Amino acid sequence: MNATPKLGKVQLQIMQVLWARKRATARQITDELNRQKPTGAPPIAHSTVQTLLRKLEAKGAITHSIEERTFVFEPLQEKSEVETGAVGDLLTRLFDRSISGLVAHLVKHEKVSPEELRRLRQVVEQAEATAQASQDVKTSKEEAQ
Amino acid sequence: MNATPKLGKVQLQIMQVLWARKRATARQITDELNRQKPTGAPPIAHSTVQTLLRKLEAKGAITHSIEERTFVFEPLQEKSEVETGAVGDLLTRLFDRSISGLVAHLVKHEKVSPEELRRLRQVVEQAEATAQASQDVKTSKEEAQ
DNA sequence: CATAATTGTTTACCTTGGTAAAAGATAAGG
DNA sequence: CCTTATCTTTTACCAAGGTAAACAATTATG
Repeated sequence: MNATPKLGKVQLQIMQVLWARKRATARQITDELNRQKPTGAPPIAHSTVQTLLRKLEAKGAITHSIEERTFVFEPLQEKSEVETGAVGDLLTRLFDRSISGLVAHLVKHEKVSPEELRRLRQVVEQAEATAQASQDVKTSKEEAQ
Repeated sequence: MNATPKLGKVQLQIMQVLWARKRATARQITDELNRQKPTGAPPIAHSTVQTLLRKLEAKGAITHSIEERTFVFEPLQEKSEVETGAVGDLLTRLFDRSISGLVAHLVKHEKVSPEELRRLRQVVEQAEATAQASQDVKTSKEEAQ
């Protein structure tokens, strides 16, 4: 029942605040979210944030302790976990689990600047080099036997 | 009101069938979805599929015509559009709009085989070369003036 | 022709996310 | 002490996705 229970849009925004600050009160989160909102946009109500915090806690994404009679929330799930869940979902739903299919879409349909492309290539090259290195280790271990 | 209205999980499965077959009746879609389901999983009811087809049409994702007194559905939105919407959503919600951030997550946390990594690098290199080429064209045009 | 099968329509229910006011509890200020 | 401010809890709605039975219309079929 506990494999990254899928968070909504605002729930994720709350998690972002918690990931950034490690711990925060409901009030701090409300203020932060409203600070982020573009001017003119209707602010989120404090009670809304509290309701969502409850729901997040109910599904095990966060926890709280009490300090000076006030709830202090902390994330339980880490960002990379949630990312993996969301990315996995996207891969399954639209890209037939093909990672290169997803990246192909990215470079084809999202506008990627040349610098971003360069960064992208470096990320992939780095990963390839790392994979090669650990393969080498494995091979030399096998040879040593 | 019409910027890729976000489709649910089953709605996407229906769209996949339509994208693959170009056109299909509700019955064909139901059968296909149930064929795809792992054995033992409860089959989806035909009326469920029909309800979802209605909702999809209501939001402009598909349309239908009548042939031999039976509805034949066709996709209106194309796959790449929907992909762009879903990917954009993911980028906004979790990766601060950073494409290389997303790809970094992919190669770090999803298990990517060496072959897939190679394919990945080729995809990126290809895109880089293409970008370079169009940049060259633009440059030579400017020089020609 | 009567009945069974198919197709589309209507209606209903459940869940989750989001929104927020209202109510309750308690500490702080005047 | 009474009021105000600040929390938390309770309660209520709405929308969307998903699920599917029940109903109506129409076509096949024995």
